[in-house]
Amino acid sequence: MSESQSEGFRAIRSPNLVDQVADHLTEAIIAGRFIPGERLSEVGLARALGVSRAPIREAARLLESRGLLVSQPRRGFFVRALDAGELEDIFDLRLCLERHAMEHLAHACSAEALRALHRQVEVLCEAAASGSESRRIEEDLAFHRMMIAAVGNRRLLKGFDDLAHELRLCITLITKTHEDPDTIADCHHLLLDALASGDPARCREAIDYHIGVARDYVVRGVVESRAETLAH
Amino acid sequence: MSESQSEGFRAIRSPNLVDQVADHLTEAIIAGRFIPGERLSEVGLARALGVSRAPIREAARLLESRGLLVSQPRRGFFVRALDAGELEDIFDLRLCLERHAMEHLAHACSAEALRALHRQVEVLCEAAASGSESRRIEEDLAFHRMMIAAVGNRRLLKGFDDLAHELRLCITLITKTHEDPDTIADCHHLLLDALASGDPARCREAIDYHIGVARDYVVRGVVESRAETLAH
DNA sequence: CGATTGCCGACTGTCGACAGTTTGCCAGGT
DNA sequence: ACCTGGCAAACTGTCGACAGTCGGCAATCG
Repeated sequence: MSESQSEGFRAIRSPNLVDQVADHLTEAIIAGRFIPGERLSEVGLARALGVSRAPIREAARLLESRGLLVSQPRRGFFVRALDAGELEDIFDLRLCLERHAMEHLAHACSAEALRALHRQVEVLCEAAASGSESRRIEEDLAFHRMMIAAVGNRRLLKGFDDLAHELRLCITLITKTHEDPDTIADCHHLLLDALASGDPARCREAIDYHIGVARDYVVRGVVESRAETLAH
Repeated sequence: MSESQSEGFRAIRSPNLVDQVADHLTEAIIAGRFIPGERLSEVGLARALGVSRAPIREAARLLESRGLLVSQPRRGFFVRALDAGELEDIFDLRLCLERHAMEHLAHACSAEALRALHRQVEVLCEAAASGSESRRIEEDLAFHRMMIAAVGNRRLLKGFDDLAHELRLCITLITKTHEDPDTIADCHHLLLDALASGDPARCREAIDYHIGVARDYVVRGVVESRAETLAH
């Protein structure tokens, strides 16, 4: 009876100030609108966003747990600055999570999940062809997220989501380069073929290669970006 | 020159109210002093701890990011209640992280780290012999933490630390059973021998077995505990 | 008698304010 | 020229208070 009125409705998103602030800050950081290592003034942000300090602080805590900010007691919050070592760490952990997902899916991937992943690759290629770097990155992350979600372990997924924020942070550091849609498609179809084969060893090999490429891409980008900065 | 004065010193722990509250709450939750699913009253906690609500809220956010609490908008914070599925997820993620660590250490474990791990097993056995269940658990976790720390990836370690809190949460659910110190020693020496052999496959096998045993131990404990509750 | 509606208490979300600390700066001494 | 000490501004940590919201209970209506 009460069901009759709940069709086609979706719970309205509570206008939670904390979440809004967190989204704003996340977007600003990922867009590179802050210098890495920059100190965030609570009062400054509060004034800029037209809210009090309490939501700012809670949002900052949230971003700290996601690795986008670091806090020093009595000093405040700072935008996370990544050095080469941390970059390696991030990709190493990514490898850890995605390997696990791939090996799990090797012998437990539903046909439907595989189809959905195929569709997502198409979306990704489309985004790559559109020329929008940010869209390409989001759809790429969405593909990997979808893959990990297929495992059905929410904690694994949460780990990836946190990592994804840091990955975006890495990517903001690098000079933008266009990547060929065909290459991207091949790269991801390799993963899907490995999954379809059901061979764990092949899956592992495929994801190792895939993430190795991504890591080299980012590391090289950061090096170039840094060289550029020095030349400047 | 400034280096000469920083030896043997450790930063003074700021009497941060938030951290103190977080520690208090963590301890209380892990000790099982709250019913899983119980609602935490901010004002109640604030009064009980003699502080205002702001530090309580921030500490609660911290514990939420660690998976000890869950928050519902406009409703507040609740103690995390784990069902069987989440338990599986936790151990699956643990397997993911520790496999990665073991495989990494298989071909990159310093002799010193190995010695430290051996010493820790001794400490663990001592704790087991002492009969204190909580000490045994802490030393066991300390061993695994030490192993993961040896990889040198701080993000991996952070992932494990978060997971460790949830593992403690699992363990509070089970009825306490005494475990033989010798069995524990064997169990961990198996890991160390695998590491010393430098064979990745053997390492993987060893950690799979080890965590499988731990998972069965906890799952069985929870089932028994639940049966006990039903009988009661 | 069952379902619905309006009200009440308790609680969370948010705010402005105060106290203690950190930081940058300038004067003074070596 | 360098280091030291102290001062002032700005900031963070913490607090108490107010407004909006949620859950439960009783009164009302079918």
